[in-house]
Amino acid sequence: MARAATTSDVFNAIAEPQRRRILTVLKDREQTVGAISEGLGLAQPATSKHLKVLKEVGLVDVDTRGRHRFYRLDARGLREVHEWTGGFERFWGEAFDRLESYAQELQRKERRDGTTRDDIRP
Amino acid sequence: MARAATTSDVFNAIAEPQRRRILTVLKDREQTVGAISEGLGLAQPATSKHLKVLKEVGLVDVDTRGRHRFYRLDARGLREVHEWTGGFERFWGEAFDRLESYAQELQRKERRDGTTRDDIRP
DNA sequence: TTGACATATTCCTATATAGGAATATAATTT
DNA sequence: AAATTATATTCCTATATAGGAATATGTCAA
Repeated sequence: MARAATTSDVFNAIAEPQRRRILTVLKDREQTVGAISEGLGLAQPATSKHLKVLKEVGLVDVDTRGRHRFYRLDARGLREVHEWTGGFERFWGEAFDRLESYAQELQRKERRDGTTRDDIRP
Repeated sequence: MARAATTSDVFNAIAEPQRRRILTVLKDREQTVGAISEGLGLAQPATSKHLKVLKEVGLVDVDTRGRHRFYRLDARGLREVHEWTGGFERFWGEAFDRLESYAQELQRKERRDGTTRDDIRP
């Protein structure tokens, strides 16, 4: 049941490295499928498929002009990911690194004191 | 070849909703497998498997004490995701929304002027 | 040692999907 | 209309899992 449920949300869309590359390339300007696939060294069908996924989750828009299809970035959906990860920001700051050792020290101390009741959750 | 290559990087690890829930729960405190699985309503084997993935990408650490295994958040790996998405921040700000319509106006104008050479990339 | 408890692993199955090859579709040019 | 160009889709295959069931492993307690 590989990656069930939310099988196509933004988190999944950007889990694929090639799709991240595509989004990065689209920062500069809107691009045709051909330009993207050539620029990134991807096969055209593969590129089209990735773009389809990105479109489905709303990370890109298409603008058809003649036989070209210009894909344009719509990065608003990435905000969710940015904010979710941002919720962990305090855990990777320098301040935390210093606090961590101290906190762990405390935890070890408490445990030595026999604070088992609150330590083991279930 | 589902999700080839980087089959287990941080982006993939957090693509799974249950794993995101686990990480969120670990913000509060380190937790045993039992506490996590009970708290989130996950089966124990499923929980263990998710924790294994999170461990492999370095998002959690384990501390074995007796027959309990306390999993502890190590969110530093999320920084990469936060920064990558942060590179798109200017595309979802209010300022951008206002600029966007103007920029598109310009693009359309250029195209009308016959700027085809630089417009179509390949 | 035996039993209870906590967690990990194995086996199985269903499904998702990345990518290649071939083909379909659509618009443009000649 | 026929050929060309740009892109999408289909068909196929290999692989990656998510999750359930059963079992193995490890640790503590009696």
